[in-house]
Amino acid sequence: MAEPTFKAPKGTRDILPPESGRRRALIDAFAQQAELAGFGEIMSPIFEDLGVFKRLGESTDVVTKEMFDFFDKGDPPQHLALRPELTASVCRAFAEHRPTPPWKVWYEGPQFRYEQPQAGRYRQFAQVGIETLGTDDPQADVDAIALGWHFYASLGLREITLLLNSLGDPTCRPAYMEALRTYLSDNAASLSPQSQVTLERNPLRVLDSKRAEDAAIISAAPLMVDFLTDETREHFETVRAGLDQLGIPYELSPRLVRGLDYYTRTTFEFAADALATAQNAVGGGGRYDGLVEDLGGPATPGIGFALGVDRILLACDAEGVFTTPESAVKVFVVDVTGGSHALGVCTTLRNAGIGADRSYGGRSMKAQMKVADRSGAPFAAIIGEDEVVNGEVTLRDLRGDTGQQRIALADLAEHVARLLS
RNA sequence: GUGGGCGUAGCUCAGUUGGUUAGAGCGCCUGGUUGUGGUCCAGGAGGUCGGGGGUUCGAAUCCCCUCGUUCACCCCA
Repeated sequence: MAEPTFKAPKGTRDILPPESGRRRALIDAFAQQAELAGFGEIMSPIFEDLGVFKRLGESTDVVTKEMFDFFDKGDPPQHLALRPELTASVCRAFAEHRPTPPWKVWYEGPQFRYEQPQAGRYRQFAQVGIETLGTDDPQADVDAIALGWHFYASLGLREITLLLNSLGDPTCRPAYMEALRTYLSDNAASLSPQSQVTLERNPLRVLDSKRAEDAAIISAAPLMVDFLTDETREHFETVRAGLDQLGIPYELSPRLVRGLDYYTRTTFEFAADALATAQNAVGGGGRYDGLVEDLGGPATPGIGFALGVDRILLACDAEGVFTTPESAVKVFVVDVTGGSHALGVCTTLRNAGIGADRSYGGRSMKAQMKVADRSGAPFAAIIGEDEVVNGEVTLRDLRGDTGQQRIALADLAEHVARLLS
C-alpha cells in the first residue's frame, strides 16, 4: 500500500461523518439533560499547569506515567500538561473564581492520557460529565448518579450495571488503610509480583487487580465498609435510600476503588455488560471532598462523574441502539442544464429550513440520480430544459412509491415542507 | 513499560510445498436506458503485496531488523 505521508498519531483517530454526527447527537442529549437538572456548561482550557493534575495523587498512573506534559516558551518556562481528566480543572476554576455554592457544571471535550491504546482506550478520548461543588448533602450524590443512569437509559442502553461503594473519609480511612496494608503485607508472598509492587505505592489499588493469582487474597481482605464511622455510614445509607426511592438498581461493590486518589465517601462506576472488551467501564465518579482545598481554594466538598463517550458508543454498537442519525438533506437537486439553476433552488430550500444538496461537475442525469439516492434524501428535485422553460421542477419521491410530479418553482419549499410534516 | 495476533486495491479478505503480466466480493467510474436512482448486465480505473536488508536463478510467500496496527497485562472513561 502506498503509505500516506502522515497519519493520525498513535492513540488518536479521525471521527468522520456520519459517525461524527452520532457523537454530536450524544453530546447534545447529555447537554440537554444536564441543563434540565440545573447544570451550566463549563468550558475550561485543554491544558493546565502541571501542578493542577499532580493533586490527583502522586501514586496514580495518570500522574506518574500517563501525562502529556510540555514547557511553554515563557521565561521562566511554565510546565503545562494536557488535561488527563476534568474534575481537577473544574476544582481549579472553582478555587480561582469562587462562585456561590452549590456550583453545578457540566462539560464535554477531549482528554489525554499517554497509554498503550487498545479496545475502548485511546490517547485522546472524550468524556461528558458533571460536578456539583459546595455541598456534601447525600441527595446531591443521588442526583448525580441518577442523571448518569437515566442518560444511559435515554440512549437505549439496557445492559448497564451501577457499582457502588464508599471509600470513607479522612477520619476513618487511615485505620482501614493500616488494616489493609497489614493484611496484604502478611500475605504478600502469595500475591503476584505486580501486586507486590502496587502494595508499596497504594495498597488500596491492589484490590483492583484482575490477576487470577490475586483473587483469593483479595476476596478475604478487610473491607472499607467495616471501618466507616457512624457519620460516613449514615451518609452512605442515605445515598442508597435515595437510589431505592428512585428505583435505580445498584450492586454494592466493596472492592471498587477507582484510580484517582482524591475520592472520598461515595464512589461508583457504570459498567456496560454488553462490552466484551477488557474496558467495560463506561463511566465513573464519586465524592472528592478535599480536592478544592488541595488546589488552594476554600474547603469545599464535591461530587461528580465522567462518562466515556468513546466507550458509550461502543456499548451502543454492542446493543444495537442509538444508531447514526439520518442525513439532514431532504431534497437532492438534480440539474441537467449545467448546474446553475440548482444554486437558486438549493438556496431557496435551505432558507426555508429544508436541507438541500446537489452534485457538481455537470454529470449525467443517471449519475446525479445515483448520488441523490445515496444521499439519503427522501426527494429529488429534477431540473431540465423543460422545467426551466415552465418555471417548474419535477419532484420525485425516492423512498415511497408516489412517483413524481411537476411543481411550480415558487411553491417548491412550501410543498416539500408539507410532505415532510 | 511488558506479552501475543495481524499488515496484499478505498473497505473486507483469497493467494496452494517460493515459479510467467498479483486475485475476489463490496465500493467507485462509464455504458446498456441521448430526461430518471434503488435490481440486473457489460466494461473500466485503482496495488512499487507496510518499509529496509538478507537467502535464492526467482520472494506477497523463507530469515533478520524496523514501523504501523490490534488484543491483553498495568491502569482507566
